[in-house]
Amino acid sequence: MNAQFKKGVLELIVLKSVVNKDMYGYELVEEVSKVVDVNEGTIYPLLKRLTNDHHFETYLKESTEGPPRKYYHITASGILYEENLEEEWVEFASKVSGFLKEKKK
Amino acid sequence: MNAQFKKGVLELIVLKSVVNKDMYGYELVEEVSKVVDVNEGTIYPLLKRLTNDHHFETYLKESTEGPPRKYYHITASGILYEENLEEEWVEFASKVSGFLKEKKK
DNA sequence: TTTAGTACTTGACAATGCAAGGTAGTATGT
DNA sequence: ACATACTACCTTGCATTGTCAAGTACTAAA
Repeated sequence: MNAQFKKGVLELIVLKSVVNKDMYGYELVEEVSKVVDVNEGTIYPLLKRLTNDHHFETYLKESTEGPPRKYYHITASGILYEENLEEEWVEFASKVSGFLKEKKK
Repeated sequence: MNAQFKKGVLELIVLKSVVNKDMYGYELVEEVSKVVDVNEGTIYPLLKRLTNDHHFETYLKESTEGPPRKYYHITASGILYEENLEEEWVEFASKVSGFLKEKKK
């Protein structure tokens, strides 16, 4: 997969995932991987960024299957940010698709 | 506009433009700007990259409206590359859209 | 001759993804 | 007890690519 296409979109996919329900990092890596190839070294720094920007809050929870999990919960600011980003993506994607189709004629 | 969405897509838009007809840099800046905001400092290095990678060939042509124009002509390799990239983009965009819709439920 | 428009180039910078490595806890098999 | 594997988290250094800002140079119109 083209690595460059992902730029910015990963953030949107992570936000959109966490909107639905609180999730922990490792779980997000697997969730996001269903849509685009991604590895841990990408997701963890991204989660830290979004938390620093107050789009996420975190809490720890014990697990019976390994070390404690750090859950990410979306904030009000995160919800707004996600809605905005999604709108921008839809508009962007449709512009690009429109251009490609136009040139195809 | 989200700067990150553009990564990789600009290359596709530039390639797709030049597939149709030979174009010069300044003309491409204006053409591409119809789809996504972009500035000269982005396009010229991109054209140089694509030329170095043998996806474009160039030639100079005099102009009555300023300095000579450097025209870009797509090569066979460039055509293949463009087709590939376009295919990847379509697949990528549809995956992302699909994910967003699925989460919306 | 000054200004505006066309045209190209470059260098320092920022954002973001990747590869590779490290730390730990739990569970399973020997 | 020990090794292995899976879960879970985190960090560092790097590459790629877009942005900003500045500079060069030619033509034409005021």
